[in-house]
Amino acid sequence: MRDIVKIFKALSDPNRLRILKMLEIRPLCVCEIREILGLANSTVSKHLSLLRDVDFILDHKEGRWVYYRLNTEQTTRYIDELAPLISRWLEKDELVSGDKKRAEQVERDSCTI
Amino acid sequence: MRDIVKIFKALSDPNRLRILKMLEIRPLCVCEIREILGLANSTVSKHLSLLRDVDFILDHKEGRWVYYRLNTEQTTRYIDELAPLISRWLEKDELVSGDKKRAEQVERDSCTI
DNA sequence: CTTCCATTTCGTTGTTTGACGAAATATAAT
DNA sequence: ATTATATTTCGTCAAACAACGAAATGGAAG
Repeated sequence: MRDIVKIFKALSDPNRLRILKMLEIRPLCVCEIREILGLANSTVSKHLSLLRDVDFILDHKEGRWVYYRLNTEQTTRYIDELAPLISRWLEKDELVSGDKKRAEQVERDSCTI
Repeated sequence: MRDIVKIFKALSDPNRLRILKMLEIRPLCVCEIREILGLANSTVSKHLSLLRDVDFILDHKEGRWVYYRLNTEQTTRYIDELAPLISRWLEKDELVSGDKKRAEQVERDSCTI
């Protein structure tokens, strides 16, 4: 029960849903996600850690950067069943579409602090 | 986006999940649900209205009582895809099992205020 | 080993949430 | 009509949450 509640809580924030949707394009580092969302660095980091805690996403280091990607293999039963729904949903959402376009263009090196 | 967030918020509370699971047994009136959860009447009513707002459940009057049941027909796309997951999940949860047992036994007339 | 920079952690602030009891509403029975 | 009972609405309180900036952390590069 506790796990499930935690997962649904992770999904009940617009910015976290936007993150999940933009990661469908490709893995992104924190600063790229920050650029797209327009939030403070620490806020994005917090959102990412919540999504990672419930196994929705995975991170890996690449030099100074931490990249996050959707977890498609080592998930739990719940994520395994929820992820396909999320990936089909919100396809027509303008905010999500815009985020995805930007996800294709952002480059970590041109991220403005 | 707003709809989906609202739905996930509705699902991110243990008591609301318990309500959804106990309604798998049969339709229940507010006072029966109150008995099972052990919460104040107004609290239960609030939880129910949140679940009804996102079309997870339906209500109908029966004399002085308002019965709530799972919505299996007139749902939205999102509920339609989520409901089957919820119904398969938490089957081994002790709290949920206990609630379901009590849902089979409670009678509205023996509800103690 | 020191500096640089992306990220995380910490502390604060305003908002939302979940709980309650009391008051209001609605319906059945007297 | 009046009373009794089930439910909802309202106001309040404490806890949880999302946001920020500042300070701490941890690698990479010089």
